[in-house]
Amino acid sequence: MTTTEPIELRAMKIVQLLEDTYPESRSTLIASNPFELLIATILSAQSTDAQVNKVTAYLFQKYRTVESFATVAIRQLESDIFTVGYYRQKARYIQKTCQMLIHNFSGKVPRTMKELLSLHGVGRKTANIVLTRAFGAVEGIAVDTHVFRICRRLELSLGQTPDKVEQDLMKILPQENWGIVNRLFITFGRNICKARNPSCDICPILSLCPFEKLDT
DNA sequence: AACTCGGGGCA
DNA sequence: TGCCCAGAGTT
Repeated sequence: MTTTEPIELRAMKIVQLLEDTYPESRSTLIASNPFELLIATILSAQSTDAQVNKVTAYLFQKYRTVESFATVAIRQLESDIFTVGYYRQKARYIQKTCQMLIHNFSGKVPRTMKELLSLHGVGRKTANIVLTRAFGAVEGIAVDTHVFRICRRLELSLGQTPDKVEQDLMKILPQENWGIVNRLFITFGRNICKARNPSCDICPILSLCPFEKLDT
């Protein structure tokens, strides 16, 4: 790699190459149903897509309104989502959030970071995903373990905390790219730039990466 | 800052 | 088997 190249230019090339590698990342950026996306995202913490998809398919067939989630017996909701991790907390999060949607937001998913964060069980990452994918209104970049690790390896940010890494990324990348960076990096992080034994031999951005396959 | 919830993936 | 994971609330 060339070390004199401005970091903004290298970051732009990285995003471009990852978009080429994962073309589906663009087409599915905007979700059709904000409420279902919100529930699916709450369910997705520490769980696989397969687990979440199975549960949501059943859930949205059984419960068709925000009110039905808000009023069902909590034990029933727990058993309906039994196959995902943290199912007891998530059942409470979902019910409380739906009650708050009805009480505070006329039954609609709010469109600002502040309002989303006021929902019980909705934190910064969930709010970011909903803002990005449901409304295309990005207010930041959710830095999870994948984004954090990849940013260090690519030397896009050597920040010690997720907040610091997010600040660096927001300076480096144009705002129009913020929404897609998460999905690109996470897909890339799961498939290639893994925490251990990264597949550098098949990496599409190897030429832009200073990482020497050391274990950090 | 550390702890807790929890089933599934992976070595 | 043991370790880790697209997280958030509580203490």
